[in-house]
Parts: sequence; C-alpha cells; structure tokens
Amino acid sequence: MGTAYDKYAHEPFAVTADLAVLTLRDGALHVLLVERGQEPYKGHWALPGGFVQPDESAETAARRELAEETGLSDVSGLHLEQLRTYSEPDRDPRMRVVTVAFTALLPHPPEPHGGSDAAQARWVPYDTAGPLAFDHDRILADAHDRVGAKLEYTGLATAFCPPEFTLGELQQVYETVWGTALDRPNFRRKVLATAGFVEAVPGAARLTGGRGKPAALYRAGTAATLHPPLLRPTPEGRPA
Amino acid sequence: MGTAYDKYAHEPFAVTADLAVLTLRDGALHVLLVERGQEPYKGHWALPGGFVQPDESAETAARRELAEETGLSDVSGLHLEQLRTYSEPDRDPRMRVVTVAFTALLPHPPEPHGGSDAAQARWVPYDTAGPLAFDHDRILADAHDRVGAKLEYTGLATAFCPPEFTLGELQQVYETVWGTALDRPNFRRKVLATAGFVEAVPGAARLTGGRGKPAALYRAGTAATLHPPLLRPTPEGRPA
DNA sequence: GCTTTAATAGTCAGTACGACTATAAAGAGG
DNA sequence: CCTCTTTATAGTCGTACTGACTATTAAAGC
Repeated sequence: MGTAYDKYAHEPFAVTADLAVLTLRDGALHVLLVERGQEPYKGHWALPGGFVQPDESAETAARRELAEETGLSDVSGLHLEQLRTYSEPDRDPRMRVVTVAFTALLPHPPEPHGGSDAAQARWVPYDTAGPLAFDHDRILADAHDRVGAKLEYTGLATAFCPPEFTLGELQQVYETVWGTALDRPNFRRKVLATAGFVEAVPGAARLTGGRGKPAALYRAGTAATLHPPLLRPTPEGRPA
Repeated sequence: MGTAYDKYAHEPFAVTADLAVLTLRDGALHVLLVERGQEPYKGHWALPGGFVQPDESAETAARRELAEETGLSDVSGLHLEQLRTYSEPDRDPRMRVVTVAFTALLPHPPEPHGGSDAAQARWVPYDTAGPLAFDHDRILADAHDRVGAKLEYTGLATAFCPPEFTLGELQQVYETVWGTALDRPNFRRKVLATAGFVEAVPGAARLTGGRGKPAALYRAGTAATLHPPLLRPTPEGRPA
C-alpha cells in the first residue's frame, strides 16, 4: 500500500497456506503428502494446505492445517516457518489463488493417518515425491533448499530431533538433508565448539538400546545463529 | 491446497505488493517512503506498494511499483527479492489485505521525484524512518535484518554498488548496513580470497577524483554464495 | 614540498578445519 | 567368557583463515 494503493481497483484473490512438512524416517528425508480427491489434479499427490479463513493469519492457518494433517494433538512446539509466497496468475486453473508456503519440521513422524478429510495422507521419501499437483514440486524444492541452507548458520537441525538427542542423531540430520557424509569426530568438535548450539543434559544421562558405546544426551541450545557456522563441504564451485 | 483445500469456502482477500527500497546516500542507509494521501493513515509515511493486478504475480507487481515509485526507466537489473508475506487479519483497518513484501536494493538513488501519484515520495534515513503506516515498521525492520544477514553469506553487497566499484565502496556497504567499522586491510584480504565475490576490471582502470591513492575497480562476481562467508564481528552472544 | 588521505602490502599469533589415529564401552555370536 | 563389531569419544598434525597490527605507496590540498 502506498501511492498506487489507492489508485487501482483490486481484484479478489483466494489465499491458501500450503505446508512442506519434513521429517526423518529410517535415515531418509520424508515429506507429508496428501492425495487430492477432486479436480483439478484429482488423484495426484500434493502438499497439505487449505484456505486461510477470514479471522486467521496465514501462520495461524498453517498451524491449524499442520495439526489437522498430522493428527498431532500438540503442534505448538514444532518448528513452523514461512517459506515464501507463490502468486503466478495461472498456478491454479480454477481461479486466482495465492499461496503462502510454510516449512514445518517434525522430530518423530506420526504414523500415516486418515487425515481430516476424505483424502489420504502419507509420508513419502523426498527423492520420490514428484511430480506433485500445481507448483508444489517447486515449493517442495524451495523448502529443501532453505532447510539445507539454514542448517549451516542456525540451530535448525535440532528441530528434527526429539527434546534430548545424541550428537550422532544430530549428525544424521545434517547428513540426510545435505546428502553428504560427515566426519564424526570433526562434527562433534565443531558442534561442541559452537556456543549455544547444544547443551549437555545435566545428569550423566546416556541413551542406550542400540549397539556400541552409549552416547551422551544433549538438548537444543538457545543460540539463534551459529558462530562459527557449520558449513557444508564444498557446496558448489568452491576452490578447495 | 490439499485436503482442506476443497473443504472450506474461501473468503476474498485483497493482495498487495509492498517494497522496502534501500540505498546508500552519503554513507547512510536510506529507505524510499511515500506520504499517504488518503485515509487510513493519511499524512503518514509508508512503504511504496500497491495492489497486485489480476494478470500479475506479486513479483511482477513489485517490479512495476518499483519502476513507478523510483521513476527509473530501467529497473530490470536491480536486485528485487521477496521478503515475506504479512497477513494478520487486522493489519489494514479497511478490509482484509494480505501483502507480499519485497526488498529492493539500489546502487545510485534517483533524486526524490513526484511519484506517479499525488503522494510524494522521499528518501529517508533508515534510523529516522518510523513510525510508519500499517505494519510497515515491522516490514522495514525485517528487510534490514534480512539484508544484513545476507551480506554475510552472499554477494548481495554488490547490489548496492554501481557496476564497477572500489573495495572501499564495497566496505562502506557492509559498514553502513551492519553499523560497525571494519578493518580495511582485513576486509580487502577476505573479499579477494573469496572466489567469485568480485573480479578485477581487466584494464588497469582506476577510479580517481577523490583524495588519496586511486583504488582499483572491481565488478560483481558470479558466486551465489560466499565461501568462506564474511561474518560480522560478534553479532550476538558470540564467545570471542 | 610537506601534510593529509586513502589504497594496498605484509606480519604474527591465535583459532578453526580436514584428515587421521587411538581408545572406550556397549551388544552379538560363538 | 572371549572376540568381533559397532558406535562414541579423545587426541594429533599440518594447513588455512582471522583479527590486530605496522608499513608503504600514490594521489589531492595546501
């Protein structure tokens, strides 16, 4: 709104909130998809989402959708972040729909459930997720890019982990999202050297159950950004 | 759009594109503001922007607005980037308006101009820019945060510079946006050590005119991200 | 010419990093 | 119960990067 704000008439738009809900299952990145029950794209898979209601912000609508689609009772602690808005005039064949896309990160994926509607919802490995309805392939790819980038300079990786986790689990998050293997001792050293990234759980609590030496437990730290950042190994045309 | 997409009726929204147009003038960060000519917030300053038209994406509308508001004939090479979308139900007292906010960076600020409408447009120092109409204070602050953060790990700073620039000018960008002084030899060393950030202009071209030793000229490089990044000195609770 | 100003070169010690090697503590299988 | 396998954790070493400096160069302004 500015000068032109008052100049042109405005056309009504429909506004939706779409979600790229990501999680780790069996060491692979998965995304929550729903099967569309109606035209257009009937029978195709799509990102969950829905219309923003008159009394809601897009964020509120996204959190409501997240609760509905995952079937989780408490969705308040989950990481939900606005990704970007997609507004190409022809992105929905029916009418003018602008969608505000969000990225949500889940620690434990709830089992596939019926969903709140007739359409079924399902966890799908990220690599086999396309092609999706509308421009959802692009939204999903953007979400993946964003998450991968934010792992470098924020503590976002802990959003994929339960409240208490081992450094091995944290490393798995990086390896899975980036698709690269990391050296374990070096990863450990960098994480512990970064102030505010993780903090040790006071009692000498240790997670056992698996094989090998039990690992120490950590909690997410309070730092918003990582200093120094945890850069991925040679992302693009990096020298050496 | 997903399951709930077809479940609820949708309410019509108005969609606008608002712009935080930033530039450097006299070593200070400035933002382009317009004075509102009508209610609500008549007489208040606001970010330029306007309704997205039926055949436009938000990006297209933003670029159109940018051309209109700055009066620049060629706005195609300028940096324009989606910031985020603001959709609180009560953010506009008249009706339900969702705005897609953009950040634009200008090298040479064009002089204040009449603007395309009755309202006047003006460059205002960032520090004295508030309070603005609607939620524009928040949008502007978010834009500043985003630009400051992106200076660290992208070559965005060159968007504030003319096609050919000196390292001194580039350093000014960092110092102005971050509000901190940087050591000149160290800045120079880091910039030149970062592959793809800047490239020297072939001919031993040098910019003179000011005082002191003439500086070598550089052009923006091709790297999308900076490796290693150019971190700001002690941004928050950084150890040491 | 001498001073001022800004660009550029170089130094040095502390830190971070990648690539390894080594040790410790658990479970699995005989 | 002993050994192998698995995973966590500790430590080493040489290179690269960083921040804090000092030094030199080349122009403009008295």
